[in-house]
Amino acid sequence: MEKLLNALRAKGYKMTPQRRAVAAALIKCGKFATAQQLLLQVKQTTPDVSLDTIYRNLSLFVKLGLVTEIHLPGREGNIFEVTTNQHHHHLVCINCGKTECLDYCPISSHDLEKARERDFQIISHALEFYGYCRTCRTAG
Amino acid sequence: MEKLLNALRAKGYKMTPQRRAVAAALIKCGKFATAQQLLLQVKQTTPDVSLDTIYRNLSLFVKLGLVTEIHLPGREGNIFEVTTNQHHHHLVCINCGKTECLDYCPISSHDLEKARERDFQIISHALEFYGYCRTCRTAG
DNA sequence: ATAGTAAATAGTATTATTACTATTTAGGAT
DNA sequence: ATCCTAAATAGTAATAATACTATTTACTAT
Repeated sequence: MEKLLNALRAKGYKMTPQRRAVAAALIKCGKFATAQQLLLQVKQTTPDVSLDTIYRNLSLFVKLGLVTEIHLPGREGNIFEVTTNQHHHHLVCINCGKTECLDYCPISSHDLEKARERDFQIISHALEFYGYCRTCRTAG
Repeated sequence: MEKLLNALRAKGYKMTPQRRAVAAALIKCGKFATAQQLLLQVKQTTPDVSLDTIYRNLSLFVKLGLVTEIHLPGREGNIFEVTTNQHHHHLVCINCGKTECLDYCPISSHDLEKARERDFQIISHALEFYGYCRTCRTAG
């Protein structure tokens, strides 16, 4: 968590109790927390926090590459994960929402270079593989 | 459009006027249509269509690989694009939402194989590069 | 052509996500 | 310690996306 907060300080962002609480909640909730789960966790220590603050800080973290947002189909909304040293992506079941990490990233520096040639300053990328997990495949 | 409708028939899905209208709207709106834009277009020919139907059919098309959904940050919501013969991905400006096609896909069959080894039946994948377009970069 | 059946729809409700505004606060300078 | 200013927040509002139920409709077999 300190790593996350230090990165924010280094970029000149203010350190508020709410921001600290969101960071702490991300660590506490572990992988794949939804905004609602984070809100519940944050309220334990900071009761008067608003959902807006959760999303605002999550967006900031994502923009800075500190957190990864995973696009999930279905009703539970997207999930968030603290970016680890091992940059990676995810498998998502389009039936039950089960999510698993894929332990590597198939995007090469050459790919990023091709994107940059298009006059885009690339900050991050999102990659999700959608399909059916074993359970949903056999049940289907 | 016929290609799209034929693919649906081949899979045994029913052909309703609403479904036809959504398909037609996707063609008419061209690249990067939002659900709202599609609803407006569909209402021109089928006034009593519900937003639910738009989303339901879009989800179906996406699931069948006929349409690609692009995850956009910000207020306008996601955008949809008819899948072309040339499978490709997108660059998205996280400031203004401007979206451009990248004319290829960096995901190899080896990557898909690695995903399948995890007991997932992979149906599709989403890849977006996020950053700042030339305009937002210089304005920023 | 008619009837049966499962899929699709309309209309509404619920939840997720983003935006807006007035107010508060963190961090820097004094 | 106090003041200043821009950033951050709470609370609310607005929009996007999904879900639910009763009803309708496309397709199949007759």
